[in-house]
Amino acid sequence: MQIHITASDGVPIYLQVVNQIKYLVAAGRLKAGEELPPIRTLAEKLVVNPNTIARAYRELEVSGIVEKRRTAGTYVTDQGSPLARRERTKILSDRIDQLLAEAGHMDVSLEEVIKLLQQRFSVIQNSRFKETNDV
Amino acid sequence: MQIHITASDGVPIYLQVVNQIKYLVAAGRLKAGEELPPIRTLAEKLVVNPNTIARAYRELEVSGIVEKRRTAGTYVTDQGSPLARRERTKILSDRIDQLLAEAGHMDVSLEEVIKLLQQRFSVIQNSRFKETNDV
DNA sequence: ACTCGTGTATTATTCAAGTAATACAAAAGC
DNA sequence: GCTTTTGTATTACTTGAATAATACACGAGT
Repeated sequence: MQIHITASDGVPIYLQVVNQIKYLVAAGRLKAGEELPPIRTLAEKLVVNPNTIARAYRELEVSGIVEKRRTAGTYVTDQGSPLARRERTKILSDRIDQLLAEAGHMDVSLEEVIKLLQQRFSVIQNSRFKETNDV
Repeated sequence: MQIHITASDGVPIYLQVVNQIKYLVAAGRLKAGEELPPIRTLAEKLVVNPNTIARAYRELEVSGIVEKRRTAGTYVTDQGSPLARRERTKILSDRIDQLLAEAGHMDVSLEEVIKLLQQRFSVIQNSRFKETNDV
């Protein structure tokens, strides 16, 4: 499993790990039942404290992405499950609520927000070559 | 102008001030050309350090909501102006970019994001009674 | 020209988040 | 049953954000 961290792009290490694993799972590169590398192993590979990885795994567990078997390792849970799907949309809903709150404060309508969203989507699509984010 | 802060609901004081003033302007309760209370005055009223209010006013200035006249006070700018409008969409674009990044990581399509957005919008509209946000 | 009221700048303090060092606990698997 | 391998817990360090104390700069209005 290739995970790599960017030393201080501002995003905390544990979050980088969380996001990349989430991505791997969403993209099907990590399948249900597969075992994640042990905390210590990944910690060594990333030259990082085990606690930092432990925190990442804990978050993933809370989000329902993985499941820990006390002394036997950490495993990907069944992502097709309604629970996992619900977890994902919950995270997005939080961000969306923030966005709508801000838009409301600025007196920007839903339609305008959607238009902006589509614009930004195009812009981002067209600048994919810049994104390393190589996982 | 009634502004009040909640001591540590987690939201920083300066942000509470920013948000409430944004709201007052969006709601039309503060109109273009109107003068905000001087930094010291508001600071005393809220029993808070002047620097904290200064920071709030600075953010509002950067956002194009208000304009400072060096030694003469702080005034609400014309919200219809292209500059203010551009500033607003810039802030929203930042949030939108975050949202799209997250959605991408989770393998959620643009269409799904838009659908979620509309859902959340309805939900929020229908729970307006819960929002005190009493300014 | 003076002075008062305005925003500004500098520095210090407090607190929470992120990370690390290190030691602990317990089940797997021989 | 022993040892290894796994996750866990405790404590401490570092850094940045938020706020405060205090002194500065400068134009408006007399």
